[in-house]
Amino acid sequence: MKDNMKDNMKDSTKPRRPPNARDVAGLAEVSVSTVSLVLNGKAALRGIPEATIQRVMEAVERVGYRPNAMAAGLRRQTSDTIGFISDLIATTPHAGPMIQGAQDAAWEAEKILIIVNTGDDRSVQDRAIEMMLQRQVEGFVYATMYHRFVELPAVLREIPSVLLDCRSEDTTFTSVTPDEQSGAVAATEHLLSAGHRRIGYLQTNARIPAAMERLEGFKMALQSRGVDFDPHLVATGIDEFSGGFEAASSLLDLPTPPSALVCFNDRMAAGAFRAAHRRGMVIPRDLSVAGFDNEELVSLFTDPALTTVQLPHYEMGYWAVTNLLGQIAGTGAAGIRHRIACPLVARDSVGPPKDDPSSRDEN
Amino acid sequence: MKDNMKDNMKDSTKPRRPPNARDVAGLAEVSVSTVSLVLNGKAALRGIPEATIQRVMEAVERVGYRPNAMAAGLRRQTSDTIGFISDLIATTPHAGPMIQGAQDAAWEAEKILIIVNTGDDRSVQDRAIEMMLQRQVEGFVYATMYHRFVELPAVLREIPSVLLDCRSEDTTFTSVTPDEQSGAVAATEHLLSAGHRRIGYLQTNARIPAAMERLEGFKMALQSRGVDFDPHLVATGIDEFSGGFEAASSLLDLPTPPSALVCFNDRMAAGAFRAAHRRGMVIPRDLSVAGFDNEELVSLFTDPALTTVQLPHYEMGYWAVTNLLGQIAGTGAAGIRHRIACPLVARDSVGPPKDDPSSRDEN
DNA sequence: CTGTTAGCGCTTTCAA
DNA sequence: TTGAAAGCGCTAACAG
Repeated sequence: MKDNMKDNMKDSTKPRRPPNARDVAGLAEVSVSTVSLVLNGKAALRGIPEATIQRVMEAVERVGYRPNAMAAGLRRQTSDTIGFISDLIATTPHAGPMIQGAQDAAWEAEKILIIVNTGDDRSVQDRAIEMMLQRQVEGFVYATMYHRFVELPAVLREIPSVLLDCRSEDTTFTSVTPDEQSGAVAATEHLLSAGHRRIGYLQTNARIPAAMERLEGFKMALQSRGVDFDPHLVATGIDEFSGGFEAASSLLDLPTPPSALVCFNDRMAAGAFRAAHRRGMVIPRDLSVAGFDNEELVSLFTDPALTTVQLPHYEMGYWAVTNLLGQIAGTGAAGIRHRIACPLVARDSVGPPKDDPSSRDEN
Repeated sequence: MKDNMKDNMKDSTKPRRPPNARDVAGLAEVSVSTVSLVLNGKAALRGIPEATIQRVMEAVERVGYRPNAMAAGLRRQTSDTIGFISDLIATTPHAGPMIQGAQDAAWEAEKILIIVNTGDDRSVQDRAIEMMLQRQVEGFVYATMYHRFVELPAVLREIPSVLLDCRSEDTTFTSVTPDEQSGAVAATEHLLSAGHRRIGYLQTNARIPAAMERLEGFKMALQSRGVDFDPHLVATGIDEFSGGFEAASSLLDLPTPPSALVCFNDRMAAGAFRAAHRRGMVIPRDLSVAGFDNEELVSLFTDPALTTVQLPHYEMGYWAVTNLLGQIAGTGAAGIRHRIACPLVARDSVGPPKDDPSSRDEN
């Protein structure tokens, strides 16, 4: 059907079809089973002599043999493939590390990832899952680009699946998410250790798990140090630069403004920077700021560099696939809810409070 | 081997193996060929009556039949799969749109993408290609995360391949890259149209195609408007914030500083903003700035918003796969070098020059 | 130690 | 209008 026999001049044998195991067997003067055995490293078990192995390998080399994974998979009833469904790869910098982590874990197990990005479109998603199922994927990673709750297609229950950066009401699914709370604790404690006691919180108005959990961590950290939580020190806005700017402005205009700010995310933190600058404040001398997410560009452009909390995207991706492979192999457990720590990335936006000489030399 | 027969209580038949075409055929009381015909939409051609089709479809539904793509592929000698090799997905925001574009084009043709990310490691790359070849991919997209020259493994010549955001000495490969030059022309013309005549250029010291081509576009635009290119107005630095800051500083400290700056990229442009601010200059009143790349966060955080040039990542990804599918189908041509335009994104960092009353009301 | 044989699940002539 | 049969390329009993 195809006409790709244009430049076949050195090969007198014109291989309309790629060489297969039979060709190798013929050349090596063995049977196809022997070829299969040798190529799958089972030669030793069956006591095939080195000489035969050599002959086979040479033949493989000679004809440029490449085993057909579809045929092997069909026979062996495996595909060594795992499906990766994600919502919105294109518009977030978080996708890269998650995919990379997933990919690395898969690679170590000689599995391959097939990725489809649904653009958050339900029908695309359903068709994608169906396609993957037809391709005999051994399991699914269902990933979202920000931590949220999802409603899952029922088919995912039929086959090992893990939720990456999201969770479901259905607790039979394994999920891996950032430990938002402990991340916020770390950021807040960092501020507390620098001597701050009057700490504001810039909250997002988005109703997402990270919102609650980070605030919760903030409160916990205060409490554990015996600092009362003051609801007036929480200002809310959209989780972008502008929201941070406005929320921070309202806090900084308070009669007794906070000396430090924990921000829902880096973008809001950047907004807080601007609000502070507009008021002639210098960070961290007049105001300490901690962000969340460690978005590369934000920390690159804030001046001074932003102290923030890292989201463990790579690690989550890696963990997701590792757990999935466990489920597939029958070893690992399903239905577990794993949280991965969000390490603090201390940079230069945190210092001691201005009017607290006691902690001048603490940081 | 697997023990997933926990909640099989309504199904009295315990399906240790998933239903296949034979099961469907049995239930519908037809042969497997008929099932195949119906499912592949060839029923009409063969004149299979509606009633039979119905019976088959019902049976499919009943048993929850899902065609095995590996078996079909084996038989049909196709995989409907294309391999996507990329260097460094994790560390760049450009990956998302490229993958998305590739993915969308593949999706429309009912192909699926298998992606592996080599981390720029040669041995990983070679093994990845080998794995994909074994999986019978129908072609390759070889992508890099910034426009550059690559040396390609010879195997890629055996099978349709297209280079995405990179090029090779070997011109038999199709490649798609951004039209850097015309992008720079657009940015420069925008500045010229605003009335600027003394325009500086912030160049990267990286030796990459984009460096030459953007500068070339800058020169061309000047020339076409009869403005002499002044080499003293080109300052070089690393293509990051710091390099932009330094390069811009040197230009702004000139006896007769430029009234506008074209920057190799947005990060350098952000550095230029800071350099201007440090000198008490207000953008765009005292200095107009144009960037390149349209990195979301940069334009979000510069104040005023940065006028820049968009890199066509999505379009390139889409084009790459579209061309590849053409090659596979035997229609499209190989060996073509395609460039995609980089549209100007006009925002607020460009205005008329301060001391040029003639163009006060032009912009 | 090696080969024969029987499929994996599907598509596709070809014959009825 | 439908079915039987032959294989795609490989693996894995089982037999020698």
